[in-house]
Amino acid sequence: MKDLNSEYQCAIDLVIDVIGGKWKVLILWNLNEGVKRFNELKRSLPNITQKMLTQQLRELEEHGLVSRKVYQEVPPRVEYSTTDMGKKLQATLFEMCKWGDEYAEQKGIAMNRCWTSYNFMEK
Amino acid sequence: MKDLNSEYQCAIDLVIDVIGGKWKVLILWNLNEGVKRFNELKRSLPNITQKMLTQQLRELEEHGLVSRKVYQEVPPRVEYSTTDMGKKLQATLFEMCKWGDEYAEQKGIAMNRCWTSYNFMEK
DNA sequence: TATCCTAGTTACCGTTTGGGAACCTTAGGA
DNA sequence: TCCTAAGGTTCCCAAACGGTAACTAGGATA
Repeated sequence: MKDLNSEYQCAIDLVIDVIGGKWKVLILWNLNEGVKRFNELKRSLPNITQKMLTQQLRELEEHGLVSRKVYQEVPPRVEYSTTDMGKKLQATLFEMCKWGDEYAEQKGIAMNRCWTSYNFMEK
Repeated sequence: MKDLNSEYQCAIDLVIDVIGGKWKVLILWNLNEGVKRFNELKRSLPNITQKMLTQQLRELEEHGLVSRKVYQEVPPRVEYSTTDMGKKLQATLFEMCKWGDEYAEQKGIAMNRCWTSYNFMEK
């Protein structure tokens, strides 16, 4: 698990540590739609494994970007949502997505249109 | 080397492939200052190894974000700069950096102020 | 009694990523 | 004759990352 204790040269450095990897920004992007349960999130992220989803959610929680609410029920119910700090990443993710779309178009890369926040953010 | 041939679910997915990893955004962020030679870049990126810098630059070049100009001289001179597509990433990197600064402040994480484009972009 | 449900955990294992160190090239200078 | 400079390449190794499959809890349902 990333520790964030090291000295960063630059904020960009830090951002890479916090949201780097294959899944984190995808998870956050999904959560920007609103509160989601574990399996709901899992369905939204094609190919993610249970293990990876749990692991990444734990790290996001530990770094204060996602919050986790457990209901004492059986079968279990756990809801995930973004924290304020997590929500503030929206602007970044939005810019990423815009650039990605433009890049894909220029390169002729096929893509299913974004399945999430993009449209509503475009507004 | 990343191939970008797979089917992406979303632009975010694609962006992660293109600028993911430990060094790429750092390199791009540095190049936003302007044209730089290999060793100049190397000095700007504390701890990067020659191998990683070359490798990452090659991938950025292949993906059309960076262009490489070789002068036929001895000792060699090679200049790197961002392409138009690379320059368009500035907005994204800027958002990243802003968020990173805010996050660092909230978490009390020590950091040397950004050594690059940040200030001039803030303008 | 057996099975299903959700949200996990655990052990194991292969791939990828990143790093260190040595080597290469070729002209000019000491 | 040897060294230096700049921009690499190559080989080898370790750690991180990510995936598979099996197992868990405990109440509800058939």
